[in-house]
Amino acid sequence: MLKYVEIENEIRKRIKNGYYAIGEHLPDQNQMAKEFKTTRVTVQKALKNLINEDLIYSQRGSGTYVKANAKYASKFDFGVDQYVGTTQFLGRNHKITSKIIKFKIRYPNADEKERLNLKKNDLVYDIKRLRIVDDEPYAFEYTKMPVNIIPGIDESVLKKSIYGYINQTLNKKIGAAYRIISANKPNQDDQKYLECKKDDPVLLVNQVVFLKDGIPFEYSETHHPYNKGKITVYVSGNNR
Amino acid sequence: MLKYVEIENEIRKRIKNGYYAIGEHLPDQNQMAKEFKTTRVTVQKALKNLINEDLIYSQRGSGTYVKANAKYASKFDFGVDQYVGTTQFLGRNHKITSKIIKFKIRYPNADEKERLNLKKNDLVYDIKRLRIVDDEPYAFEYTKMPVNIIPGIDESVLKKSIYGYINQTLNKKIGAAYRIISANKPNQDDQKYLECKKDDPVLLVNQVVFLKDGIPFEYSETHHPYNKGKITVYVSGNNR
DNA sequence: AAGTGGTCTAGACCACGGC
DNA sequence: CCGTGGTCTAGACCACTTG
Repeated sequence: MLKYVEIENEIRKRIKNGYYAIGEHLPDQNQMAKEFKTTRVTVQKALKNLINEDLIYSQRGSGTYVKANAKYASKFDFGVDQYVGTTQFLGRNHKITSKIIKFKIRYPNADEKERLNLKKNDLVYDIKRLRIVDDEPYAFEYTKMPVNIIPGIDESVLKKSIYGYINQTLNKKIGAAYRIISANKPNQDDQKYLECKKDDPVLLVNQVVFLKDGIPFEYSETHHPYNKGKITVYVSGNNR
Repeated sequence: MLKYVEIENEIRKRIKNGYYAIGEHLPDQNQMAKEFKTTRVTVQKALKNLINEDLIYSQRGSGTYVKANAKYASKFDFGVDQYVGTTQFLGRNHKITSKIIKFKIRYPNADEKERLNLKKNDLVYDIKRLRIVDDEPYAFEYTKMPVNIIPGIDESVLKKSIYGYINQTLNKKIGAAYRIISANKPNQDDQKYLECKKDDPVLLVNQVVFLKDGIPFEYSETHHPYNKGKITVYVSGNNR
């Protein structure tokens, strides 16, 4: 086990069980280095990670303190910013299925070319899926993906999870996502498949998703009925 | 100037002007240490920061590479996740004013007590504001703040920017925010002040905002007309 | 002035990827 | 196997906060 991870875990434990109380400062870095039989640099590495997790914060000249919302933040360690794929988002206590409304391979339009950074003659999948959770319509997805980046998608993949296929079968790692969230009136598909009435609002998530190396592989728009989809975002204040 | 910041800036520059091409690997850490007349640890610190910025990524045994979406990501350095306060969000090219609809000090209800972590006898501001941008209604805000954390709010503050007051006058630093985004039908206030029709959707942002030390200081709900408010989120894929 | 965190050095060994 | 990034040490000096 890595030393700085051990230190992280120990400090996390002490915060959770109240040994380091909220608002109180932790022992200073020299003391910690002694306790864990290591050097200050290693202690600092552990602390840096905990700062990024929003559990603690440091003030030069003063000390390192437990944040008042430490427990609040840790509650959302999982479950926030986890919009990546419906399947992962909802977890395993739900029955998730898909109805494929459209599945084609074609040339991209100008917008898709731009967003997915495609060259001439590159093809895209053009997918429309209704996502069904516990036998109720949950979301309607318009998805475009480059065929050369994500090869081999077929109906059996679409019925399960595209993200599972990318991770496990293609062994590619998913990276950042850029999203635009908005509200809108329901379109024809929403009314037909999501069973929206004409005055039922729809929550829209427009997103470009990238692989670890920064190559965009998904450009999609997801529609949620207004009473079903909510999006949670936790923005850490550590962005300098 | 700090050495690792110098290195960061230099690498950032080289990525931007194409000296380090997308997908290519950077010189290895030993070479960089030599070039910048420093040690590997310092080079690593600079690289770590650039990784957090989503400009590059490292692979043990292989090298450090420029991400394909490096420019994409850097485009959103500012402007994304910057929802913190309408004033900051929109920048200076707009005329922003407020109409105060309600301003009271009262005891909190159970929900507010919970979210703002209040004790008995703690008071809250209860604020309703219409935010107006370039002479058009832009958002309707329901805001609750603890009086003891943010003392001294009055109408003159409300007409400008609460966040400006907290930063500059109270000299407190704003930290993380937890948000829930959803869509809904317009309520009475939306129809009256935002000029929504009965079938115009509304975009809702429910948020708790914390100070740097983790103390919650704002619990609010903001309503945007569906054709005005859009929320952008950039989720970095570096969360281990 | 004393104590804190932030930066930096000059080494060392290890883990992993690709040839 | 070699070259890469990841971790770690034992020091040092500096910047800042607080009494």
